Amino acid sequence: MPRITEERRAAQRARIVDAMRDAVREKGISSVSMSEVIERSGLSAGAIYGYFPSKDDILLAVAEGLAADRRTELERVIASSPIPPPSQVLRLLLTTIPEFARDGTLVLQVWAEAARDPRVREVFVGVLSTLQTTMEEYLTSWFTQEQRPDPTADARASTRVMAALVQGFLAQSALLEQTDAVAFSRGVAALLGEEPTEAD
Amino acid sequence: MPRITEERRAAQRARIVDAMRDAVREKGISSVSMSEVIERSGLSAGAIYGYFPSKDDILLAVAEGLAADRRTELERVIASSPIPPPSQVLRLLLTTIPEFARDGTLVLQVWAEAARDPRVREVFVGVLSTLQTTMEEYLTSWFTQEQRPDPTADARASTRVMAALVQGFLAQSALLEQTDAVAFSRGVAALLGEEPTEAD
Amino acid sequence: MPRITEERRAAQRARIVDAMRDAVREKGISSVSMSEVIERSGLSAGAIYGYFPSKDDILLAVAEGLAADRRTELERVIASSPIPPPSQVLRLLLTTIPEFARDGTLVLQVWAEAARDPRVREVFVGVLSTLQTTMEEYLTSWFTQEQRPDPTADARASTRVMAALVQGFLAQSALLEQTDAVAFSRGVAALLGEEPTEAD
Amino acid sequence: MPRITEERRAAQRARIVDAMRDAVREKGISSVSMSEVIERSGLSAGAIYGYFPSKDDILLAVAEGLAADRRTELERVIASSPIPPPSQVLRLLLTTIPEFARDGTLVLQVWAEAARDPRVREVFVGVLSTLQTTMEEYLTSWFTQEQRPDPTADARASTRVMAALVQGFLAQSALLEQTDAVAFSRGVAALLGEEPTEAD
DNA sequence: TATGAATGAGTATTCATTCAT
DNA sequence: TATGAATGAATACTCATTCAT
Repeated sequence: MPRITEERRAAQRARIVDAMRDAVREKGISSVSMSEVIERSGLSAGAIYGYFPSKDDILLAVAEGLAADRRTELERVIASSPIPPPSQVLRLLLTTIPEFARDGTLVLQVWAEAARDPRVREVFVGVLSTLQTTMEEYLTSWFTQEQRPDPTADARASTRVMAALVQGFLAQSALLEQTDAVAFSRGVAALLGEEPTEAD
Repeated sequence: MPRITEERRAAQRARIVDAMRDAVREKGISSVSMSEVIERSGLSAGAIYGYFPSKDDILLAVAEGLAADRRTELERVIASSPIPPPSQVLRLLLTTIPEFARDGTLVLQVWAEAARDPRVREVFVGVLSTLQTTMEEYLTSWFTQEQRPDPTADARASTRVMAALVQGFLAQSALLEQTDAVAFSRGVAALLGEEPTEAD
Repeated sequence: MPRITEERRAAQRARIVDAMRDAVREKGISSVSMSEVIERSGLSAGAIYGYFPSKDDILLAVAEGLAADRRTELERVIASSPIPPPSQVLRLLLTTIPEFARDGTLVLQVWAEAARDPRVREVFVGVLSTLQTTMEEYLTSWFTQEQRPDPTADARASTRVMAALVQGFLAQSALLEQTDAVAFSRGVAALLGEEPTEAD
Repeated sequence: MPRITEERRAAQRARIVDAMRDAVREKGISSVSMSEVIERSGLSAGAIYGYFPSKDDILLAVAEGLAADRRTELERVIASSPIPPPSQVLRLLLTTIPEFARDGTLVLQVWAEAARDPRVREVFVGVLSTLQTTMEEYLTSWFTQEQRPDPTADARASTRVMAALVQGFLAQSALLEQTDAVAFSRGVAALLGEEPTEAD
């Protein structure tokens, strides 16, 4: 018999997580104190600790928010015909990253946190595993369509390369402020020697 | 008229930087306190501050150690004939990363620090810029050899993709413990549809 | 919407200021550490910093407590008839100094602090200026009553001498433990060749 | 059989004491560190500790330098005929204070130190006692010349007032930057109702 | 004697967390 | 539930002093 509605509880949690996320994005994890979160969220220290048992748990929630599942987007791609080339898939993935997650700075911060907090790490391992599984399905279809001799083997080998491209893009956008996902996917097309498509 | 030799001075600095590097690798930047560094280095607090003006400066030195210039390796590749394909170049780059720097965990930590300390950021921007410049030269040669219609344009577009592959590999090895550089470059070859070479 | 009353807040501040004052009196400013204040006040470090932003601000509050305005006493003297002689005025000033401020040791400490912290200095300059202004009014009245040829000029010249007598008395009571204000004012009377009054 | 001449030893000590004195004058006792003294004196830490056993001992030497005996000046005054009035004596005392000691800031700092270090205190008690003894002799002569009914009693009572005027002047010159000794002694003359002398 | 690198206890201040209201 | 005052261990850094050279 909760004293407040589940809905309100979720809203309050969201306020806290948003406050932490914004603070981390602006100042870096190590510079964000609870008083920062208290101020930004508009809640009191006591109230916050009513929703999260510790600062690390708020960070965990931020990580979970970042690591949203991208399976749906990928699966839609696989179903289409003809199968689009890798550069198109990357473009889709990168351009549909939610606004707040595309900020490479934030992503870098949370990746670093994963080194410290195994629970955060698990979140990322989970989402990356999922991404790779679906990616492998896509690549198998693609290489099949491309009439590679051994599409399964090629897909298995190059799956993690696709994932690395996503991660590399994010790191790059944080460190070099090169944030243009479309230009990036065009670069992938160039590297792969893909035929230009109308979309570009 | 220094009472200790320049050599000893460098050795002491190295002890401090090594202590910080190991501590960061094991616990993450935000959990490393000066007392950790004091203990690991075997020097006293006062002695450490005789070599570095602040904790941040030690971190900067760690970053500088990580961001060693890779130009030489790349230039040797460009000079060779025939020009090796991108997967070979990546393989070379990744396998010649110095032991301590290949630790993705450490790299992620320092990337995150770059978000906080502009001096650290500058170190990485510097090394990445250099990498990309030389990479573009390589790609131009490669695409020329491949008889692409517009090798210069293709090189310009795909340079940052090659850099992203390096960064993505590092991030991945930290988060997923997939640290096999050779397997990764084989994946790149598969994705690019390169003809297998004898070396693999 | 403060959770503690303004009253309690003032009381807590007073505890801190009193602790600092006692510590400074006993050990000298330069030997007083925050841990001393923490111990004496019975508050925790964190609590103290909730009331004062820094150690210097506590010292400033101590100085402000010392530098209470003495104008009222002096103005009452000026209004009386006949105007009492300088020795009586000094006696009044010195004997009505609040108990804690008469401690010359403390005063010396805070004077020294004034050399370091401009805000502390300002506090003393302020109170001394006020003292001198009112003192000049008194001296003008006194010299007029004494039928000096140029009471205004004499008052202007000797105002700072009266202030110096107050300051000198305080310094002396700190360094020589000669703290008898009445004996001091009798000495002033002797020096000035005043007729003895009944009060002495 | 000293390894260095007594002369050189004294010169080195003087360099150290001067360095400390200048540093204290500029920054206040509590802000002066040994490294400040090391730098200003041009000697090394080790060398300094060869001449003084501790930082406090250097401060003590500074205090001793400040508290130079003023008896000679006063005794010359007493011997003169007619005996000059108090304002003239003060003027003499204040204007013959050595340059470095007239800086009220420095004096305040050392007075405060006297509260902490009994040895420093003793230095000041000593010099003030001497000053007062000689001052009492002067005042007895002066009051006798003035044909006071009880010159001895008046002298005994007002001796400390004369000392307080010296101390008050110094405190005032530190806190209010009113450093004109001649103006001050003129003010004393005005307060005492002395006949103006030619010198003024 | 002189050097200055090294020591390590000590400094002011912060901050995640608690708990009486 | 919500508040925010209070806690106190932990933080980065300083500095008087020592001692091998």
